[in-house]
Amino acid sequence: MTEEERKRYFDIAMSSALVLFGFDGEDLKILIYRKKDEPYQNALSLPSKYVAPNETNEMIIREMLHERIGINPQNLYIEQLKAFVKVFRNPLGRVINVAYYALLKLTPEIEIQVAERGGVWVKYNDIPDLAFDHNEIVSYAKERIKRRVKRRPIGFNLLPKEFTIAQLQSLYEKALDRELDKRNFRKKIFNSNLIFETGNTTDPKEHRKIAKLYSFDAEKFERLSLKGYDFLF
Amino acid sequence: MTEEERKRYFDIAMSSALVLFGFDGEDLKILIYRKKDEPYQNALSLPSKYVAPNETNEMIIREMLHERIGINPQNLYIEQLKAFVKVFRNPLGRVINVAYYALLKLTPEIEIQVAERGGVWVKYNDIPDLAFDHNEIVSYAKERIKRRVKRRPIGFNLLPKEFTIAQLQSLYEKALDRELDKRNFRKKIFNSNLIFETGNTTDPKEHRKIAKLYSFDAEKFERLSLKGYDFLF
DNA sequence: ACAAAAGTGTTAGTGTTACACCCATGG
DNA sequence: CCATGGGTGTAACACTAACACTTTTGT
Repeated sequence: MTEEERKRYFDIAMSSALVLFGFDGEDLKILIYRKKDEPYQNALSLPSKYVAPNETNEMIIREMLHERIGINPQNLYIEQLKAFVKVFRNPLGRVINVAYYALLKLTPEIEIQVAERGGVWVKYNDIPDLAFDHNEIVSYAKERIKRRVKRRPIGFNLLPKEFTIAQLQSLYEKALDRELDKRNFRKKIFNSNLIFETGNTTDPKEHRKIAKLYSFDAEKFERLSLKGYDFLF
Repeated sequence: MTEEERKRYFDIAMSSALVLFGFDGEDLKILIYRKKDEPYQNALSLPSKYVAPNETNEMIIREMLHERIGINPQNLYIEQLKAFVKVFRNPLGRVINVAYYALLKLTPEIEIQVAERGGVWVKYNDIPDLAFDHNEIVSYAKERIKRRVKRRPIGFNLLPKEFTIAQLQSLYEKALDRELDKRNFRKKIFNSNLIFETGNTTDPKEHRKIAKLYSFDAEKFERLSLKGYDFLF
């Protein structure tokens, strides 16, 4: 490559947007912000950050989670969606966006931390107009999570360690965007043998009736995966 | 963004690699080349090309197909895989590769044209060591095509307009990398109602016994897709 | 005559769906 | 006493997987 060619080609910037799915036991939501700077000032947008040539994308995603969102990004499920490469995405020049999604269990504390930093959780099925091509990115993320939730037990990344079957079902219903039969759901989940009773129950103050709590048996899943087992919902 | 920041961030190049799947009625193959220039001189690699800031990736893929491979890229199924973004992919600087795959029906003429330009078809299950992270890209493409073939009738993009059930089955077996039962396969395919007899048969000179030829009913598929129909293999 | 590939049905088992009532508890 | 949400079984149906022989035709 000549010096001239180098100048011509090495003039692209990369950013990474994050579709952060959060589940609070009730609703599945996505995190967005209001942009403070140009371009698209004041528009809503996904959290997104430039990636310098010597930085890895995952590093930047984690940095963003930590600094701007106030979340500890350890043990978070993060996966690349794809690159969004339209030529005129950004008036500054060619900026391609390599988008990611991540899954987060929401707790009241996290919701407060996020709100303090200006973050807003919008419902999975109620996404407003966003800056750039971020609506396209969100659609793509929703498709991806629908597929993933059917074939891999990633839903457990959105739930606390111990959860009720009702919470799990609610999560699946939100992600797949359709209602599921209670009895059939329990059958399927228990047949998979991937969750076990913890012996604990919900706090009787919170609900009318106490419910058993379950956990995901990650170790068993590992063993089954090795044999080519396909968790299938 | 300050001028300094601009300099820092706008120093990335983008290339697009192509995993071109070809099916000749018998074998499913992938196209590779031997590199003539540095880096990785003389190594085998996927066809890949830089994308300038003002060029679209699909344009570049089509250009590559046309100029370097000698294929007319009209009506070709092309889809992005994802971005391969490791920091040290390329000694020239940060080059990210937004990889694509495409599907091609092979004919003897195309095979000759490709060979004249130095292209080599390697079998789906027999991929040699490739330059950069191209083996990783190929693995990713294989996973993608396995999934796609199960849910969308993209296999028909790899076959001539009229094909025998045996050819179709062979393609599915190669893509999914397992043997399928002949009778069950026919049942499934016919039950989908997405293919119809053309009334023609294979040339009796080519095989011991003549076979009926079928075509894919794209129009019917469109109608069904709109209703949320999921072609499922 | 035989090798090679096309074509054809049945059965057992598994998984999927649809569906309704009782129980415990808090208000 | 009633509203809320947890928990439970069964039957019809659809789909999947396993399996063997006959036909045609070229050599």
